[in-house]
Amino acid sequence: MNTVSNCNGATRNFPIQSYGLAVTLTSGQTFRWLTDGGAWIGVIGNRWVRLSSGDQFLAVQTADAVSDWNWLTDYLQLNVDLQQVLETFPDDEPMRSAVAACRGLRLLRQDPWECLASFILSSTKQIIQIRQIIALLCERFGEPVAVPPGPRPAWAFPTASRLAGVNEAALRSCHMGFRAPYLLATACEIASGRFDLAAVARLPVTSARAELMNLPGVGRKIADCVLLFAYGFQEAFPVDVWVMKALRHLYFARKRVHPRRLHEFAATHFGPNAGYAQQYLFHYMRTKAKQT
DNA sequence: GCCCAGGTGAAGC
DNA sequence: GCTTCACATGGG
Repeated sequence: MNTVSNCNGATRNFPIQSYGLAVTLTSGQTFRWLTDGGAWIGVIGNRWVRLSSGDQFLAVQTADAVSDWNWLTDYLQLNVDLQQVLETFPDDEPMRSAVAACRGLRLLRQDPWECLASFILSSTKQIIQIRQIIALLCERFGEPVAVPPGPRPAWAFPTASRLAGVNEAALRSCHMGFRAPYLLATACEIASGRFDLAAVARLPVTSARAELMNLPGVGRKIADCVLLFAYGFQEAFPVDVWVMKALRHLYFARKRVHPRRLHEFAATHFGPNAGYAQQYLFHYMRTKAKQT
């Protein structure tokens, strides 16, 4: 189709409808994308990618020639009909406000290991700091990826095997503090084959969550993030401090609520795409807080 | 200086 | 069982 390949890689346009690229890439589900004059530069797997979106088309540039684009359409979930997802949200005031505030927000489908490692590093950190830690981690331990002439160098996310072979002090030098032993131990579990990330995808959601929570540094919230952002379990509903606040303020009259009740409420109130609704609430609360 | 950040695990009642 | 606390680090 409209793919062009040459020594500078490939470019291609994909038709899109209501795809909020910026809001999607900055909504705290992924941490590696950088703006570049209206475009977005990142690494998917071991491919450098530059994305820019218009109303109807998403322009994609890569460093190398590409024959099969499934890795990209899968990551960006370009075949998901957002309207169909939004129609499953509850018709209440909080969700209407959240949808209005996050036009075009999508859920990505990320690599399980990168997603898992990233969220192990996320605990009690602001998103801007998570980004800094991960950038350091990739630069120090990731493999360089091919980049077209011009842009800055880029690195793949370091593999579990690579991280399993470094020491805790080296990880701490990436400013991750007490999360270093968790990341190291989890990397060892995966690198050794004692834990099989691919097998998690074949489990029902409850078992998949329980499996992930066996990993060091992975509790309910991080497990739910990985279930939702990497494995595509649409019912997974991560409850962090922002979502906790959203639920309490918007649905529980600011009263104290036990996390168990919040999960029960989430599982029944938000429908089959509860995880999607969660991402709207999360980003809505964060943008609202920034304005005040 | 203070409080908080996409939490978790362990110790204390 | 439930509640409290330590854990590094940096932003606002």
